[in-house]
Amino acid sequence: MLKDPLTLLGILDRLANLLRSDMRRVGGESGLQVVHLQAMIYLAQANRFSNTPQALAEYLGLTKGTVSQSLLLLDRNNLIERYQDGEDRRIVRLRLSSEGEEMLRVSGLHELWRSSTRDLSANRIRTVVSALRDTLFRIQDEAGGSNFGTCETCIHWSRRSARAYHCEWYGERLSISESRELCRTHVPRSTYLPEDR
Amino acid sequence: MLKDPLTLLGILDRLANLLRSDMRRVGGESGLQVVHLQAMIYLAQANRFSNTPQALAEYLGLTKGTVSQSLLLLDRNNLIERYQDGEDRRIVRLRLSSEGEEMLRVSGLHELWRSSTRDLSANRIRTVVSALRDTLFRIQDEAGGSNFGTCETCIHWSRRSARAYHCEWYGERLSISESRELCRTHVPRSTYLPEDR
DNA sequence: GTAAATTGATATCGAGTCGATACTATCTCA
DNA sequence: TGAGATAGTATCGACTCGATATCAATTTAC
Repeated sequence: MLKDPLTLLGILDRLANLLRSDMRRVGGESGLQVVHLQAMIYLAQANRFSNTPQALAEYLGLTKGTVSQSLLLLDRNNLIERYQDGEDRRIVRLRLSSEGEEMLRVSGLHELWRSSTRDLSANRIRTVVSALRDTLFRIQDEAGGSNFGTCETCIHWSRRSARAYHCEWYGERLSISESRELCRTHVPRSTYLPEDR
Repeated sequence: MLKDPLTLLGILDRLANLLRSDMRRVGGESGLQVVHLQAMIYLAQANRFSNTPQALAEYLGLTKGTVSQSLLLLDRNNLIERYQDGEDRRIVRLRLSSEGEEMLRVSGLHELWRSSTRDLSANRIRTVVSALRDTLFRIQDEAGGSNFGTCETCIHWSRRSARAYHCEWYGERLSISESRELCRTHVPRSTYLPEDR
């Protein structure tokens, strides 16, 4: 079946439109555009090395100028907070405000997805995650921009002790929950191999 | 792993952004927006019951007014053709012009995807397609809009002879290639079951 | 140690999206 | 035949998004 990869692309395309349409619906209730919700969703996941306008622009594939505008609007609506970085004073750091977090929580944005995947077996989900993750890492490589991913699959991540983790790239200690966050300098471990799971 | 469905959503989200970003790049070269390319890609797949502005609006999750504007622009650029339906004179039918087809062909839009999935085994792809298709059909159901899919998985489709197929819904004969096109009145066969493949 | 280049962010402008609303034309069906 | 439904278009305003320019802070080169 040479065509199956394209079938898959067609399914992803349709899924993307449905999820986007759902975001439009949810956003409409609060006067937000899709891109604003996407920014908030990103900030809810990003680790402390990746919570900047630049990283968000790379994640969304938009220019920093464009993203800057969206962030201004989110700030005006008190959904995010902006603060200066302690070391490099050019850098603005972003985080969801408590209102922003509450807004995401109440929105029910993920409900549709959650209920629709409820009956997939853990095994099927693992297979899908594994295959799509490989594809994602490959696409990120070929596209040449930033690579986003979580520590679990990153070559820079190491375990120092039972509850202490470490990032060799930034040279900093990481808590277990930080290790599950999204990072902009992710380098996939054992790239493109079907591997263990 | 209760979180795996959300991991999957995160991967889809990032994939969607990358593909969208690629469309922006390609579209920029021709002065087109992402939504214009999406419309053309849809028209390249849609069957003869689904090539209308209304169906496109449902596929994209946009209002018909919005879609109407995009179609005007595509028409001005001679990328699509519009013609009246023979039976119902309210209905406008759409198709890619030869320039439109050529444009899609040359754009290399699917190259990134193709090369990135090249090393996935047929088996893995089948599993992913099956799981995501189930999820897609479920989401379409719960979202309550139109359901898009191809004849292969549709309850209205039947085989009349070796090379003759038939749609019970529209009561019309279908060629084998038409049976692979996208339809707006798709009803999934044996819904949500892991099933044969 | 200073000038040049780089990097992170913001401001402005114009084409275009997008939803809301209103409107026309056609079809359905009672 | 007339009321309501359906397919599509037109208009308006808020907003996106890329291009470009600008500014400030940091890094690099010499």
